[in-house]
Amino acid sequence: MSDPLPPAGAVPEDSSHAHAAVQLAVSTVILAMRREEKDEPHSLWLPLVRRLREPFKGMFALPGGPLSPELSLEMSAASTLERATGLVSGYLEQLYAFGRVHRLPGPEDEYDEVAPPSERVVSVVYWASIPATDVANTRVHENIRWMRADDLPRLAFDHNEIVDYALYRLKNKVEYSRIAHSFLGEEFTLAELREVYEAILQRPLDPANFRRQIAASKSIIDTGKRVEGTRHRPPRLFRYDHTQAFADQGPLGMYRAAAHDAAMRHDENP
Amino acid sequence: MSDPLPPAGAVPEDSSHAHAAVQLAVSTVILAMRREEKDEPHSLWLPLVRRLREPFKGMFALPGGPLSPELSLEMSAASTLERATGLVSGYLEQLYAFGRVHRLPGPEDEYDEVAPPSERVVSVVYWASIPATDVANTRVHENIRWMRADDLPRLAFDHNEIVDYALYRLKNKVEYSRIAHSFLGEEFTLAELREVYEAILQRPLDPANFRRQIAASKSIIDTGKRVEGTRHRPPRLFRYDHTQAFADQGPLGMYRAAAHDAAMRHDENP
DNA sequence: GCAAAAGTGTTATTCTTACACCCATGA
DNA sequence: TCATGGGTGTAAGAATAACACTTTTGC
Repeated sequence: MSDPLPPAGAVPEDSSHAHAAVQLAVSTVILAMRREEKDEPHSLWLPLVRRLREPFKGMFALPGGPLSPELSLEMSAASTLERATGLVSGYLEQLYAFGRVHRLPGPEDEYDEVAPPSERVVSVVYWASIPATDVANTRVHENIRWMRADDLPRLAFDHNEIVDYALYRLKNKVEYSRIAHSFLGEEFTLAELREVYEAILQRPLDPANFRRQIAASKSIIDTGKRVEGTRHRPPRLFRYDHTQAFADQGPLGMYRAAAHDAAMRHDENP
Repeated sequence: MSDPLPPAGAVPEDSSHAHAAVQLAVSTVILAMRREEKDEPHSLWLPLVRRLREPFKGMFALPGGPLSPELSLEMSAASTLERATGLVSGYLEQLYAFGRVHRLPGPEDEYDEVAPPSERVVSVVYWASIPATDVANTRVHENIRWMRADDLPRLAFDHNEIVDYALYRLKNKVEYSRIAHSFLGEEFTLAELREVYEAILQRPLDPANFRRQIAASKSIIDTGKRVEGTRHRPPRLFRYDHTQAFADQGPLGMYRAAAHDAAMRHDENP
């Protein structure tokens, strides 16, 4: 611990009388299952926005912007989601608040000239998923480009690390939660659900064991319908069981209620 | 999604040109193993600070304060930890960023008069643990009081919910990480380590199975020493194996490096 | 010796994993 | 009929959990 501490004897408390020298921004890692070719497996993609200003002008960055005083953090992220995709549905969850004094990628001195240290920005980053059924309806804009999450170019600021962290968190979360369903539409086959797991975990799963594990979790319901027209046995269609509890954010549900009602279709909180 | 969205057609990007209308604060949930009576089991306690100003004047709140522009979020939390306890060691990790427009406990209208909605504060909350060997050396101050985490009075703002969430996160984390060691000193017995687990998980653990599970994880090393003077068989003293990797924050280690070097003794990151 | 906690052994149960094999459809 | 993925069976191995039992100290 070095210098900038208050005089000894001072007691810290949650004073609200700060001089606002730090900017607050909200960005969102928006993930969706996509593929380029018809017979290629799906993988995770995300929309990025080309920067029109310095620093990092011309490079791609996560969609986001400054926090409006009248919006909650989550509402702000939902609003970014809507602006970047045109969609109002999807799962949304806080990822992390990034707030180093200089938030730049790689060795810092390499960038000291392009980003003036005077601008201090703390970014609260969310991550979102959008259902595969909505992917085709996403907004098209010349400054928005969808890219594969596992094959990104160098992004502005520290956004590469942020995406990596989002993918890491998702990888963990898919193991103990039902988050994978949020990447699919209302009805889906087990093979589609497994493809989501495989794209997130980046490894193949045994179809037989996967089926039994999902069945044991009781998270899905057989609709009785089947998909026909495949060149093999027609797979059953399932839907997510919304009545089942979902181990997720714990006692934090209340903080998500507002944006939930407005923007969530796949409510997965207790 | 309702009204306060920018005009359609606007593309979101990570602009740093916000008008700073939102205050940024950092608070810390500081947890330690304590007990009141000598033969009572340990439980989780935390230091709280009595508020000297409105709103919630006289009530207790989490230690914290506004973010200084020259401090990272984690440095700010470490500084709070130092001011509230007098200690510079301990584990420190970001918990969540709370930023509803009105952050008040319970039904909001009950409080609309005491906390003017004009003041918008976003709090980035950290949680910390301090080793049991340092607990006796914590700072004493008339406005700081340690309380049992599972038996708190009504705190200022939404700080009860924040503490509950910290305890929930800790409960999860103790199962898959080695975080429990951060509540103990350099050397400890298996019974002491088990007491940490039991205090966090709020349930008794089988000593025999606990011993084998910890042994299987290879996270501890037998020092060869024993504790004598007990009225039973002298238990072995172990120490934490710092060379073992620790599944923790994933690719986020880099963001913790700075405060780490300054304030961390129990480095548990990859 | 006795109480108390340290520490070991044993067994039943459940979960995980690998893989063999049958089923139902379109071409 | 054959290729293809849907779907079921089975058995080995690992992790979990419950609890009996032995060990070593202080009193």
